[in-house]
Amino acid sequence: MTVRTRVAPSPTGDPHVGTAYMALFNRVFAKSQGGRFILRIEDTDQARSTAASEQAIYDALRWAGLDWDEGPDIGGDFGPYRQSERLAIYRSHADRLLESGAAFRCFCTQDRLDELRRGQQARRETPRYDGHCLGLDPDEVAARVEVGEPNVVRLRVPEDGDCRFEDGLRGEIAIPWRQVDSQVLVKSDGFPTYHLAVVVDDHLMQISHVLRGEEWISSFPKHQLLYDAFGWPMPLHYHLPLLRNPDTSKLSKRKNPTGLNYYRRSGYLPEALLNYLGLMGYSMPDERELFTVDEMTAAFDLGRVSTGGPVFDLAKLDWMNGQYIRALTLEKFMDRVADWALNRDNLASIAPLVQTRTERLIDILPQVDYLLGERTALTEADFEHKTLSTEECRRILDHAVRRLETLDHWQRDDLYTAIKSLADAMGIKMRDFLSPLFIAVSGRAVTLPLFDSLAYLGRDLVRSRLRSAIDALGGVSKKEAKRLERSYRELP
RNA sequence: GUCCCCUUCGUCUAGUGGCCUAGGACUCCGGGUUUUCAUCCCGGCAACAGGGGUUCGACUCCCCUAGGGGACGCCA
Repeated sequence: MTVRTRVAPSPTGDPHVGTAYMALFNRVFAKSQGGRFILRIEDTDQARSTAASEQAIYDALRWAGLDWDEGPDIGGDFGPYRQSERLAIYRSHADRLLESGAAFRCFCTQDRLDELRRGQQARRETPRYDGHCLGLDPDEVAARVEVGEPNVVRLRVPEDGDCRFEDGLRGEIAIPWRQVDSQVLVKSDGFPTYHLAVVVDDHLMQISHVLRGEEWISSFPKHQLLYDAFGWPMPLHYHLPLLRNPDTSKLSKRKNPTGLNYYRRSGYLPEALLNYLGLMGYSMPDERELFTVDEMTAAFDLGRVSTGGPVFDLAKLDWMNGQYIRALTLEKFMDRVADWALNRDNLASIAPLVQTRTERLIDILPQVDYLLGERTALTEADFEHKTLSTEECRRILDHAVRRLETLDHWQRDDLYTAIKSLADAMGIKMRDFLSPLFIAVSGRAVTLPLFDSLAYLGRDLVRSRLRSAIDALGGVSKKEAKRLERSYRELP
């Protein structure tokens, strides 16, 4: 049997370090077995998927050196590899499930489902579909579909007993069927949900081993039901541990930089990042800690993957990155510095901002220190302003973080529009409003244009600087956080 | 709340019943090399969550408790 593994990111937002983590293990395992590693784009969420994000995934994964054997951009024998191009496949498979009775059509409205869920939560029950449309007469269903009444396809789930299955890392797991919801398989827009698409694709693409995050354990029964309904053999599943924040919650951008582009922009070498990721939940047989992806592949042993969730520790990553940087020859080191930011492409986005503000070339570096370097540490005194109080500065920064989070496109004009509308909504003049932002981002009151700076730095770097600025201003208590949230929500 | 997963130094981990006086790495602290700093070198602090079993013998196997995490969407 040929080993085939995949990573299947969803093109929403910035490429995530967790995607690189999963890609690394899937790729290393496949290659250690002489197999193939596939990239599939799971863009079944029409509202959130974007082409820009898909492109960013390619760029980030290639930067990391995690290249794939088959994928949307390079093709392969089992395509298409973009789920939005496989709709007909899902449709026909959903029909099979409908015919066999493994699935049923549901006409329940969103309102009814919301109310149902509210009631169950009030009664402290597990929110779960109540089977309302389960017993509908086939002729009635056909008639309602015929007139175009909106509906979804749901999975039929056994009432009693347990779903038992084998996890390659954790052994046997049993989950009561009563805990499993009648999952929607096809949404009313005709797109499949993850659960249908992943099963159909993994089978059709002949995926032999599924290495995925442990967050998927609880939906495994749904997948097993689907494999059984189709009469397909199941690939072996291995649920890898989830990367954690320092407080041990699931790794999240609120508490840690999670965007691959943050690490790229900050000057982490991809081989160091990958090496560090390879230490998360895994150790080499000889316990060495510094190794390349090829070395990891040569010695890879699934049995050495551990199940406890590892904390993503920036201090150790920094140390490791330093090891890699110092191991470079001077020639290679200079190349890396140039590739990182001092190349023509990158300079092209900075130079226009600097040229008009320069009389002597020696004036350049001090102006771009916060773009090419870490922003200086701040204190409350740095924010002193003739009209804004400390509280107002905090509120501005807090609301700016929230507003920026909603932005789809991280580009200068969009950034401007978002911030302008926020300032207007808060009734603060742009001139005043921008002051704390300048300081938070650059460490100074007078700098290169703000929105170009934001665009250049990227989401994660901006988010972390804004947050640390809020901390420098005394931080926010739980109580104040609530007040700020309300204040933001109630903006016009 | 229900279900599931997890549990060795602060963090990443080694350990697959005797090799454990529990090893390594990061961080931190000391010392050395260095005109400063960094690198580098040497040394130090620091853990088997708790309680029951099983066994001649448990970090290792089983059970319970506690703690942590995840899932509970027409998101993935």
